[in-house]
Amino acid sequence: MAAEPESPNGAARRVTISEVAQAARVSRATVSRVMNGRSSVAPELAARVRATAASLGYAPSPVARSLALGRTSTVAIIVPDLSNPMFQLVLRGLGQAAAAQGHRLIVAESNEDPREEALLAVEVGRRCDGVVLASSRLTDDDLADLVHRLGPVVLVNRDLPELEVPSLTVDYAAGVRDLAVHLIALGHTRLAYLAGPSASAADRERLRSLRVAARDRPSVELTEIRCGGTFGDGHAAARAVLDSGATGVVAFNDIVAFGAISGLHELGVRVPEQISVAGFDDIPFARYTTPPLTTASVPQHELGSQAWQRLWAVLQNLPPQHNITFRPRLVVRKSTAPAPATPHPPPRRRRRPPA
Amino acid sequence: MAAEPESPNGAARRVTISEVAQAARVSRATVSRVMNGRSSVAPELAARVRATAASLGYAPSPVARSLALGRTSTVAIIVPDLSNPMFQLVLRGLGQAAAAQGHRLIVAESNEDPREEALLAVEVGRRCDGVVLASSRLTDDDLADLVHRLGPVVLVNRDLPELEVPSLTVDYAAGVRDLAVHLIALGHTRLAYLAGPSASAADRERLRSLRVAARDRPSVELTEIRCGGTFGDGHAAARAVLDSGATGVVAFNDIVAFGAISGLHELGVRVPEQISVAGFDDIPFARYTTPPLTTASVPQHELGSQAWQRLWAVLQNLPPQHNITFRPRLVVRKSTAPAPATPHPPPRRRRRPPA
DNA sequence: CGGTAGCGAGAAACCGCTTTCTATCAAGTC
DNA sequence: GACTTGATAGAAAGCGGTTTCTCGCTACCG
Repeated sequence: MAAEPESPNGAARRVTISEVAQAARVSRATVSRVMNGRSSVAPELAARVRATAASLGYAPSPVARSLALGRTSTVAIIVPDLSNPMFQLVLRGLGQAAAAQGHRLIVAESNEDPREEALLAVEVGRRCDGVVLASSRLTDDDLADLVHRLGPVVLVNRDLPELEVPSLTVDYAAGVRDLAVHLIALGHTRLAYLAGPSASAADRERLRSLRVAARDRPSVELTEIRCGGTFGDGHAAARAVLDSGATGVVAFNDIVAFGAISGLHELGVRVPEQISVAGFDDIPFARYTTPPLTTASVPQHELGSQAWQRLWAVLQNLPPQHNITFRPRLVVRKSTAPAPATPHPPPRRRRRPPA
Repeated sequence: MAAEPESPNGAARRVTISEVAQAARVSRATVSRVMNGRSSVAPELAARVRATAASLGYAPSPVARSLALGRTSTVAIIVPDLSNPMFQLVLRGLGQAAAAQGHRLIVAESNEDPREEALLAVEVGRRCDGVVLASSRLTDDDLADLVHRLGPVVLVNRDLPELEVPSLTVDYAAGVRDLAVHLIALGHTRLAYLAGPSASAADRERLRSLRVAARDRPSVELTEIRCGGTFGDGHAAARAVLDSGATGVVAFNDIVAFGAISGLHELGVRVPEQISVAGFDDIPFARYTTPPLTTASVPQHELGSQAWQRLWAVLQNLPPQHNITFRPRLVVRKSTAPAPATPHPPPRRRRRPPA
C-alpha cells in the first residue's frame, strides 16, 4: 500500500509537505496543521490529508521543523571520559528520561581537556535545546564564562553558587569521610588516598575532606598518591600504595580501586586481608567483583534523570526546580576488613611479585 | 571586544548572517562565502567580513545549514543495551572517529526491543546523515526492510549478505569454538553455555558453533542454560550451572560471566579451582578482576572506528569498503584452569551457600 | 435583516543559511 | 575600439517546515 517512491540506488527520496499538499489538494499550511494535531481543521479534510500523507509515506523533516520552531528536541551531554561507567550511567539516565519525552541525546567526550570541553559545549550547544555538563573540568571562572554563552545548561557534579544555574551535586566530602571513618573504625591508622585527575573539582573536594578527617585524628596518617582516573592509573599506583605502608586505601573512584586491587594482587598482596581498598561511585560492577567493593554509592542513574527534569523545566519556562545534593551512601562489602595485626609487608623490605 | 549582545535573562540572543551582512555592508551571500572559505571574494572584503563577524560574535546556525545543505554532520548509533561496556566501547570508537571529522554522535537505546529499534532507527535516521546499527535484534527480514527505508547504514555485529550493506562482523563461531577447545584441553568434559538474549543473532551463532564442537567430541557433554545478557542474569544462573554438573562454563559475554562467577562464589564454589568460567568480548574490566577473566577478545573500539570509516565512505560516495569479519582472539587468564580431579560438588547433593 | 463574531483554510512571510543566476566592471584580444 | 572573457558580488530562489494574517462564509444577535 504505502508504496513510497525509491530511487534505484536505494536512497529513499524524501516526500515533502508540498507534495502531500498538492496530492491532497490543500495548502501546505493545512497539512502542517493536520500533522501537528491543530484542531482547527474540518474532520473529514483532516482525514483526507492524513490518508494521503500515509499513502505517500510522508513524515515531516525534523531539520526543517527545528529551523522553523527554533528548537531541536535534542539535548547534549558532555563528559570528560566516556570509558568511566559512572558517566555511562548518568548518560543512560539522561537518555532514557529524555527519550520518554521525545528528545534525542547527543553525547560528546572532552577527553579530560578543559579547552576542548568549552569548544565542544558551545558547538554542540547550538544544535541542541540544552546541554548537560557532567563533571566539568573547567575552572570556576571558565565555567561561569561558558555557562553565559550557552543557553539552557544543567551542571552535574559541579555547581556555581554565584549563578542561578541548575545543578546536581554529590556531597563528596561526606562520602569520603564516611569511607575514612569506616576504615578507621576497622582499625586502620595509615590511610592512602589515590587522587584523581588534577582538573577534577570532585577530587579536590575529596582530598580536602580527607585531610580534615586526618587532622582531627592525630593517630591517623594520610598519604596522598597522585594517580588518575583510569584502571591503568590505579594499577600503576599499587607499588606506591605498598611503599606508603598504608593498610587502608580510598581510591578516587571504583575504577581506580579495581585497578589498585588488581595491581596489589599482582604484587602478592591480598585484599582485604592485608590491605583494605574502598572505591567511590558504586558502579554496577562493584557488587559483582571478587571481592565485592566497599564504596560510597552515588545514584548515577538518578543524576541523569534529574538532570533531564531540570533541563526540561527550563525548556518549558517552568519555575526552576531546587538543586539537589546527593549524599552518597556507604556500602560496605568485602574489599575492606579489619586492619591486620602487624602492618603487612613492611614498607621497606617487600617481597617480589609471584612468578 | 567581542561584546556579544545578551538579553537580560542570560539567554544569548543569536546573531544571524543578515546582521553580519548589514553591519559589513555586503550581501548575505558574501558573508556565507567568506564563512565557508570560498575563494571568490576579494581578500580585503573577506577580511572586513571576518572582522565584523568576529566582533558580533557570529557563528552560523548548524540547523539552518543542515536544512540548506541537506546534511547534518551528525550520525547516530543504536544499541540494544547501553549498560553493556561492549557497546560503550564501540560507541566510543565511533564517536571519536566521527568527532575527528567534525561529526556529532546521537546515541539511542532500543532496550532489546526490536519494534522500538526499528522505530528509533527511522526517526533518528532523519536527523542524521547515517546510522550505525549495533547488534540489531531484528529478524533478517525486518532488518532488510528497515535498511531499505533508512539512508546510509552500517551494521555492526550483523550482516545481510543479500543486500549490499556495509557491515562489520565478528566470527562468533570461531571465538566460541576457541573457548570450548581451550576448556576441553584443560580436561573439562561437561560444559555449560549461558545463553544470551533470545533475539540476539550472535547468541544463536555461538550456540550453533558450540553444538557442533560438542557433537564432534563424544566425550563432551553440553548443557544449554537460558540466561540473558546482564550481570543479574549471570548471577541468577549460578545455581543452574551447579545443577548441570558442568565444570567448564562459556558465558554469552563477559558481563554474564562476571555475574555467574559472583553467583558461584556466593554458593561457595571457587573459580577456577572447581569451575572454570570464560566470557566473551574482553571488556576492559576483564583484565582487572580477580581472577582475571579468560575470554574471546573482540576489538570493540575498532569496531566503532571502522564503522565510521564505512559510513564516511558512503557519505562521500567513495567506493564501498570491503566488509570485515573480526576473528576474536582467545585470551587465557585466570578464570579457567584444569578440570578438578573429582567433578566438584556432585550435581544432586550440593552444599548450601555459606552463611 | 444588517452587523458581527467565529470558524476554517489559503496566501504569504519567516526561520537562517547556501547557491544558482545575473549584472557589473576591468582586463585582454584582434 | 568593439567584443570576449573572467572575476566579484548582489538578487533571488530554494531547503521544508510553521505561523501570522487575511478572507470568505456561516451563524448568532438585537
